[in-house]
Amino acid sequence: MMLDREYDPKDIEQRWYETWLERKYFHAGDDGTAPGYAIVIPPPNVTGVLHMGHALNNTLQDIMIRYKRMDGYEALWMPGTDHAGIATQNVVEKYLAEKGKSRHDLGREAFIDEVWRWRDKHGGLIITQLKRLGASCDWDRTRFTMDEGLSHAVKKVFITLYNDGLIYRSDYIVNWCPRCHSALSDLEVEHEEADGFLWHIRYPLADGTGEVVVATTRPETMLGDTAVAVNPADERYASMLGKELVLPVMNRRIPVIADAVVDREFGTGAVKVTPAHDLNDYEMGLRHGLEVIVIIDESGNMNENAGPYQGMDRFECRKRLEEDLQEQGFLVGKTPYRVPVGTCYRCRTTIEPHLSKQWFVKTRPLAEEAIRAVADGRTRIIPKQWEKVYYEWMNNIRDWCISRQIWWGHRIPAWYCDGCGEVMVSETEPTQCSKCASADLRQETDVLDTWFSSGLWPFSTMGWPEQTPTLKRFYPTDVLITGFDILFFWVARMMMLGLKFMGDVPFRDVYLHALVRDEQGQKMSKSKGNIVDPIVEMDKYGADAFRFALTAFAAMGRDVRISDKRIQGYRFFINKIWNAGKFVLSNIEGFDPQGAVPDPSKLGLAEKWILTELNRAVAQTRKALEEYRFNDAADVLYQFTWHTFCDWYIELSKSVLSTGEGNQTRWVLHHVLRSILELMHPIIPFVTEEIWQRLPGRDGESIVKARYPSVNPELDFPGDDELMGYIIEVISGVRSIRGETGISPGVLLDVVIRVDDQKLRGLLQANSVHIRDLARTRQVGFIADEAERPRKCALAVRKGLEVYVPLEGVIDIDKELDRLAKQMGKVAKELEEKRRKLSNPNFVAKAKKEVVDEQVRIREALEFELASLQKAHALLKA
RNA sequence: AGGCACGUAGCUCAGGGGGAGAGCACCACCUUGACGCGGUGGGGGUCCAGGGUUCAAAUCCCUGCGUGCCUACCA
Repeated sequence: MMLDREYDPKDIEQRWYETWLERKYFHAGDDGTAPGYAIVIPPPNVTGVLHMGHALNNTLQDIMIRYKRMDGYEALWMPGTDHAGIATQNVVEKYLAEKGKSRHDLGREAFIDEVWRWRDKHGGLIITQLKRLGASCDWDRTRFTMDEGLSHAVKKVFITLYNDGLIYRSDYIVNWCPRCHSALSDLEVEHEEADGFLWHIRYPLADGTGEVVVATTRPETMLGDTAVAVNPADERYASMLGKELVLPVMNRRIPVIADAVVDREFGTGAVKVTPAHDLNDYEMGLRHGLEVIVIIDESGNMNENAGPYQGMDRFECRKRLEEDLQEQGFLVGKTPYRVPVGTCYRCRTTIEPHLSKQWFVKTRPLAEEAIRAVADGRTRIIPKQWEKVYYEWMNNIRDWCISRQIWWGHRIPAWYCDGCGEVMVSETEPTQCSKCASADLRQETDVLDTWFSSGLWPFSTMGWPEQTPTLKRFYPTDVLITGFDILFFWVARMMMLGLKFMGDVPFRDVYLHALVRDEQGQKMSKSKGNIVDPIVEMDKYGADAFRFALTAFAAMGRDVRISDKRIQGYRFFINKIWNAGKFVLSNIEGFDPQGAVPDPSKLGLAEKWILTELNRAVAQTRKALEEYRFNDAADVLYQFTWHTFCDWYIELSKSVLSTGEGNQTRWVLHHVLRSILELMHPIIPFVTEEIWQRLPGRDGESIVKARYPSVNPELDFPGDDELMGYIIEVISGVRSIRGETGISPGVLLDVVIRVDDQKLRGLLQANSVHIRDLARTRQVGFIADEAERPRKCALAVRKGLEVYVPLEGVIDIDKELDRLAKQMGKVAKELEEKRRKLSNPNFVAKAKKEVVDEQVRIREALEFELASLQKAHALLKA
């Protein structure tokens, strides 16, 4: 059957994906003898819409899974989505707001029902989009972090950690988002710098003997000040230590204290201390037994402790307070200042340090084991540079705040007794207090940080805490492929929890890929309007072109810059493959490759050459994939397919095919095409399947299940490979003359080649048909002697061969003389450099012998080339 | 403030101690029976700057400049 003129991805992609699903090719079984290979997907948010980061991430995973599946492994790609607490709650709240409702109108249970309804309706979008990309996940196993099974795992882990003393509840200054009304972990805060001011405020001494001027970026917090601190060694303030100041506006008395954390150089060297609204100040407060006065509530408004400012928004308060201070003469001045601000990574609201009771995981003991696991190589981090970052973070890890004051998520399985205050942690709801037997119990309203449940992903998705056959076969997983941006959020937590609960690392390798940026290297964002939408790209160019582009740009450890144009470029490549397929198929119609396996020793030169090149490409591709050098794999395949197979071998094959002979050529065309398709299938699954299905005599029902090509030593001919190199050089030499002298491709030329080596001459002569066809020549002559050198010729020197094209009457002699002169100049320059190097006695004495030999060889080649050009020049001039 | 990358052709980037590479763009030629989403040929670079190591540096080491990112409780 003939293929269409151009490759049209749309129908083909959909048709094959459905077929693959129907035939359950992506299913990985729990039993069997094949070795297991597993990857768990970084679960996208249920609210997610496929973006470039997902596309890159999942393309790379799919490449590894498809490669290993073809290479004889039982390959499991475990899919699923994340409930994404805050993000999802935000989305649903926004949706409710459109209907004029808030979550408080509904109440907790109804709201959660609403979220589930939302998920059931919209949560499948990202999965559909992953399928569009061609992801070969085992969809029957799809998990969700709020599934019953996973929720059970979460409870089990929480309770175990609690009982082991690794979870505790404590007062602490946490990062508080006044909009989300929830604590955030340190990682969920984004740090930025913003334009602000440094205010200088006068605090008079109570005894009227003087004053202290403090510097602050947040004047409104002074309402909660309970001390002013100075450095103990600061003699400027030595006499004031222990004295009391009068807090302006509030007229409270606060002490002057000494603490080593105060930097004498900054501001005035005196710091106002607000234990309730700053982490440093809180810790200082603990050291000095200071009172803690909360003045800002959970919504970011001033509370009853803020005196006249009660009820104001924190920023409004700042403004009013400044006016009051000014009026009352306490404001010394304000200067512009770059202030660090933390913002909520979900909603961009400015974070408010907030004192509250939260749940924490004691991370140090867990981190120690996680550090060891990387140090002793149980888990490899690739590229290696990230190991350092991992150690750095793990070594300085702080306790992990895991409670969130939102509704959507895993509710913390803790109950408080209203009778005696006892805290009970258990899997099921207790009926009475374990201490005082009171029945007045309240469940904790907080839910867990989303990353708590995703931290269990590698084993919770496989059925833990049950000892399932899936775990047995697939845990630890082989590689985790993810972006470096969630190294701490997710990878580090999986390491800690996997080691703790499975007793083994969650994955053998972690491959961290870069971020996808636009072509200027900027982060993609809606506000910049530089978003490249994967779905749009796939609609335009097809999933294969899109995937190949991502793969080709995924150089290790570097950002992936992508643009519409680059994807278009690879669409041309897909079309090239399509056309190569079309050519081969149309030439092997009715041909039975299995009945025509040729005797390797009887293969023609071009056949031996392309088979040898194929082996090289196979070896390089496999090696690149094993080492996660995806761009190298793409590059090798691109080069081999287009410039080796299409540009040379297919062209070479045409003359043989036209003679009506050529069954071995047909066999080789078929063999190489099939190998190319199979080699590339993991990267571009659709077009390869479509062509593969039309191959005659294929074994197997789908390329998905085909064997990944291996190097074939029986079809490897290194010597002939080299001979073909001469022929290629001669052909491109003739073409070069033709191009540069403006001889039309239609004009058939005569070519004379001077080869001194007799054996080589014989071999070239025997294969001169290739030169005739591809260089478009009438006659190919060979000479052995300098004396026979023809006159009035254009010359190209390649690989120690002189290639003459007689040109009398064909071209302009003067132009040719110029051309030769120009080349001589180039060669002479190179030669001079080479001679200088070789005349350096230190070089000859100290460099490795192979290097010197190589340089000598190059020098000789250059000398030969220069001499040839000079003589040709002289003869032409004569 | 510390850390990690990166500065190579007009653009986007590979490479990584011994003759400067790819894709795109550019120029010329080509209606060759797979493909003009094609073919052939060609032009184009003090490999950021300065110093060091070396027989030899785009490549390794320092310094500087520039860019990007990550981490951090300086009010």
